Amino acid sequence: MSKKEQLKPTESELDILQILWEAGPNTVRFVNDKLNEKKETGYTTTLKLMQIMTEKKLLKREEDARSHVYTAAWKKEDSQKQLLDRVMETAFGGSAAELVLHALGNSKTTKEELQQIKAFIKQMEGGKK
Amino acid sequence: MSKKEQLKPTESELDILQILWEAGPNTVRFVNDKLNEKKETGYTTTLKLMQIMTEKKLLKREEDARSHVYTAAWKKEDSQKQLLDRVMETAFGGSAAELVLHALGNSKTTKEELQQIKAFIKQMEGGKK
DNA sequence: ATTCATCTACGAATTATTTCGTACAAAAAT
DNA sequence: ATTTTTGTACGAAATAATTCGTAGATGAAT
Repeated sequence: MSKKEQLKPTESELDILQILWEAGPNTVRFVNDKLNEKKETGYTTTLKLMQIMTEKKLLKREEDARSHVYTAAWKKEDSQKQLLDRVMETAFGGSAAELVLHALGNSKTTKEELQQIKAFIKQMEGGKK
Repeated sequence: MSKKEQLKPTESELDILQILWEAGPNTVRFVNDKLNEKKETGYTTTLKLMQIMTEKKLLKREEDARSHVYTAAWKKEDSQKQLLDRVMETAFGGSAAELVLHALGNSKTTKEELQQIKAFIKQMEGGKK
């Protein structure tokens, strides 16, 4: 099975991944509490989801302690890339530039961030010469 | 119902929207043929999907002729924004800048496109002063 | 030692999404 | 005029995703 196949989290799965990326390895209890800050979710619902994600290899699980500790199996960056590629394909006809313009246009970006982006572009251009 | 609610196409629905954005108003036959270039899909499957999308107000339908003509109900730009926001939220913690850096980093972008992006940023900065 | 809280496992109900068969109307081809 | 092709409508099966209840184990608190 290719990497791409494995990295296809559903919406709810993404919510969980986000929490684990942010907070690092954690228990179902922790994740469920976090989820509940946004939206009421039963404990066993979260548990089941995380069990399924473990089967799908989206998460890894440490079963040593009574309460298992889960870790996102893929680096945040890989999943971000996956998701971004998906949108780029389905919504922007594969054009990164178009996507970038929209992203910048749609959101309030700080001066510092713009600076950062310019620096990055400069660096890319440098590498091209 | 808010705009946001209405603009939540599923994966398959997105495939159809893309075709209609690209080719403009068209029939089920046309869309189905296009879909089949990528992936075998039964005619009635596509028909049904497009009927559902019409109910959901994702598409508009002209019933004058025997063979109905469908149009994407939302501008491509609106849906792009929606999708982009979704990824920005779920995968990039709401940061457009981070998303942009990843998008640029992950893909081969031409000199011209980089130029275009720089121009756009310059323009944004101008507006801010 | 008994009770209470907390955990996993797991089946199953619910809901959403996708796929397709069948019925029937209208137009085109023979 | 019949047959064939092409279209819509719609129910329902198949599949995927989400939610939750119940059972049983283990540790903590009384």
